[in-house]
Amino acid sequence: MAKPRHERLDCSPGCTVEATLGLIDGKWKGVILFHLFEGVLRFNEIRRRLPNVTQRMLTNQLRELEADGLIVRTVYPQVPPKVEYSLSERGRSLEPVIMALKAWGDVHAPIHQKAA
Amino acid sequence: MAKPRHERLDCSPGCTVEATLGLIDGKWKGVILFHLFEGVLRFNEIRRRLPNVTQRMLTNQLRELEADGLIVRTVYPQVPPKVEYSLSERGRSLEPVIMALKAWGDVHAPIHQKAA
DNA sequence: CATCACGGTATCCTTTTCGACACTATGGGC
DNA sequence: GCCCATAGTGTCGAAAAGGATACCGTGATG
Repeated sequence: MAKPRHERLDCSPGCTVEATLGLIDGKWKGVILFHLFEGVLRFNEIRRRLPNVTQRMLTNQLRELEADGLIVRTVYPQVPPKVEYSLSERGRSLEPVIMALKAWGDVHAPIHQKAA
Repeated sequence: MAKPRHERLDCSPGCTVEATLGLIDGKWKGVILFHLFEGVLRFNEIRRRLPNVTQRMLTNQLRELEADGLIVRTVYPQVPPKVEYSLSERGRSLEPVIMALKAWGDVHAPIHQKAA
């Protein structure tokens, strides 16, 4: 979980780029974080926002984000279970980064090789 | 090459985050781009800056970056061969994104769980 | 009594990634 | 004649990522 992508980060100054990338990489983490910027979400609320994610993957990604200290998992000892996910301080500090990614993506829209 | 990480990007507004991520993800792309911001580099110059990358991987990553239109590959028909890699306009436009990644990484340095 | 919703696990299997290694062609240095 | 550097390519195989599916306990609902 949350293993660094490079064991040996002897890759000159630019390695912190990869270090950050390693945290938000992971196929769904970017979007999960993005949605959490809007506010606290429950497990199935996230799931509904990500139609193609499986339960297992979502659990995985959330656990990794938690292990990296980016999100906080709050379990309410109830039945049926209630679990809320929210951003930690560290996670919130990623906002400019995620927004930079989104801003670029919005402009350079590689979605359909720029249709229209 | 340069396949989107999600075939179906029906992941609400946040999907452009993943779209961008999909371009600069890939274990070495971030660092490669970072080094190219400093200037044009030859194949082996990049290789020397990334001590742990194999030839095959470096070639792969460069080809994907090229396919995504982020870098330009210039071959000089000489012997021994000379190939230069430089950023395209599109690639250069990623600078704020890469720098945001680096800035966060520098501050939150997950390198050794924040020693000292 | 059967089913749904909740927030997961566990298992299996396929796909993708990535490192190691060998090989290519040419020209220059020793 | 042999090895070095350049910029790759090809193949192999291990490891990791990721998808499909089934299962868990509980309480409310029908």
